[in-house]
Amino acid sequence: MRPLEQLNDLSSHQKSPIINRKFPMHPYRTRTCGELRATDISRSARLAGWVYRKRDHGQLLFIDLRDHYGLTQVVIQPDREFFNLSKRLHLESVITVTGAVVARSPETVNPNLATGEIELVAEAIQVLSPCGSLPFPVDAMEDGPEDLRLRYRYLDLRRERLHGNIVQRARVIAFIRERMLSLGFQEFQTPILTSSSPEGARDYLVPSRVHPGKFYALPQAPQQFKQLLMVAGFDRYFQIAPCFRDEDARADRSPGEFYQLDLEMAFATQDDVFVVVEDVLASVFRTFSRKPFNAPPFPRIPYAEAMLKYGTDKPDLRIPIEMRDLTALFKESGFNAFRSVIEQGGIVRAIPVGKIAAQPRSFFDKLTDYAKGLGAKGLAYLVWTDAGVKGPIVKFLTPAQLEAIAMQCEVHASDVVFFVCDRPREVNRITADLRVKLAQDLKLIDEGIFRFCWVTDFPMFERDEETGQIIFSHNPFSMPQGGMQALEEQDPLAIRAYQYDIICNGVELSSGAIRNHDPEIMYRAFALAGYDQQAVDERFGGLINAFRLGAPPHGGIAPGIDRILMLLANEANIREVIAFPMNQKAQDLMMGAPAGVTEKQLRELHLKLALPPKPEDRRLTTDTRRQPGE
RNA sequence: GGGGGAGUAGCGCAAUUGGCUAGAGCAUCGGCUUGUCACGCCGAAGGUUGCGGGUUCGAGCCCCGUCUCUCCCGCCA
Repeated sequence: MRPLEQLNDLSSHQKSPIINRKFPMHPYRTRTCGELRATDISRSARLAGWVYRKRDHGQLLFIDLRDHYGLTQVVIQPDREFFNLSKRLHLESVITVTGAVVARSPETVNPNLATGEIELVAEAIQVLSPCGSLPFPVDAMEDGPEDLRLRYRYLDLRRERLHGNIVQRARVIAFIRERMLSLGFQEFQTPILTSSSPEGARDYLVPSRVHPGKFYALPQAPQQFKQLLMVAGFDRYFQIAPCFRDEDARADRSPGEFYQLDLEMAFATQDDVFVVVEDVLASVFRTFSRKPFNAPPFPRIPYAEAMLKYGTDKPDLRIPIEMRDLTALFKESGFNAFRSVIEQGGIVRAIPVGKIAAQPRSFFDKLTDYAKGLGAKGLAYLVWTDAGVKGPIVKFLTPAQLEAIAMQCEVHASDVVFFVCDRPREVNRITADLRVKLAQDLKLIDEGIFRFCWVTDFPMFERDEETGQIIFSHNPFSMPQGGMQALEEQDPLAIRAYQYDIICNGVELSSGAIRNHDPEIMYRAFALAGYDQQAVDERFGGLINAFRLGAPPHGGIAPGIDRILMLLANEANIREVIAFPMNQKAQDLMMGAPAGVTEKQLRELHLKLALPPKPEDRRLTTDTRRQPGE
């Protein structure tokens, strides 16, 4: 939630621009609605804006006139010929008002308004654009239904919160550009129409008219281009880059397209990248948020440690819960339910939670149900009470084992330790969720702070659960730690990459890596993942060739702009920081995208449709799109 | 592709176990109101309870199907 003073302070958006005030008077406005102060009293002024609110006192009418810059109260006296017309003005009509800036009497000054010391007494009013009936109120604090908001996005964007978020976005991006330039980076543009990259997310494809049967792809990220710019010797690249991925949406993942602060550095180590990102993020968060955050350098957590302590590679460090592995202890215990799972490769993860021994039985029962809902077989726990250790599994453990658990989990009086036992992958998924759920239910998360961290040393490879094959676990272009020697001598699953994520409050802001710029190491890495040299050349020939012609070691990262803005604006949904977002099903309800095309267009592109045998989807046809005033 | 939640007037919401002629607020329209600032007062209009089917003497409520929005899983190098 934003503080109350911001909700009413429309003047915070921007300083008023300079408007030509010379004779003859500007036809629309001489000043903005956020500008007039006591020092302007007895001047004349012309304002233009939207009718935000009206207060009709019969023989006196107040209009709150709103523009991008603020709100000014306009007074309309009953003897003016436009008095009755003004009374009938619909909210959100656009008008120009000319009049005198007048001091408010002391008792009528509005201290909540930047322009609250004055008001404009109207001498002339011109209606520039009348407003029909609104699909939802513009002055309401509550949001309307999301599909209506998206359909009438331009109305929603007039509303204080969203308007402020988009202004904030513009400011943050401008700030980032300045900061990057001052750090010696240069901004580049890279192609939007490019080729499909076979790894990664689904591509958005654009058919070629000139080359029948061939397609461009929109870039999922300018990954190869920025690396090629390094090969070209530009040294430090950045771009506020649009990225296109045809994957399903989440609350923090915009479908279709999103923006990254994409950056890449030549002759850079992992530490060099971290220093830059820490500088940029810290300066952005210091400038655009009042919340405190941990100062750089941000803690670095190896991937393996993050999975163990938090069950996830994007830990929310605001949560004061760190998990422990107790597999060895339970392997020797009399608790057969766990022991048999361990013998089949399972592990035991303990979740110690402080000072909750007094929670009622229902708390534990509900949590157990929740865990089962996640796919857990159950939820074991031990409670350290004044009268000793209690809990459903206490009878399976010896006093020495209980003591060992207390030691390893650093248990104090009234603490509780939960246990989950399953295959490693399941344990991570379930305990990561439980840790967050516990923190939410017990209100352990401090909403007033940001906690940044790096997660480093990601594994280079992993085993595909279905096929059993070795696959790249993240970016195939990352440099394996230990280089060629590691690839040749180590167990592939033990090789780590110079691959890192930056996390804030459990939100993954970005992935990055030091790149593999050596063709021989690249071929070797791909070979381990089952691609022969020919396959690599076919897919990444351009990049590999470049690396044969003098490539500097380089690395980079690409923090998500939209997610940074979500954190700064304290918004739970990414659509609230994007001017024209698509809905969850990747539709633009305002413009009606995606849309059908004509037969002629298809013919020119050498395309024929082979539609699935489903009833026609009528959601986006024009006849269901309502227009204002209906 | 799968799971959860929601859908009642233009908007945000209410309607005890299935008993209802579906309500009040904001907006709209009409009237009153000279100092409000979410102005106030009086009145009016506004509904196929998303849609279709079923159970029942009776359905906003229960059941089945379907549509829309949303959250999550899968997916996101």
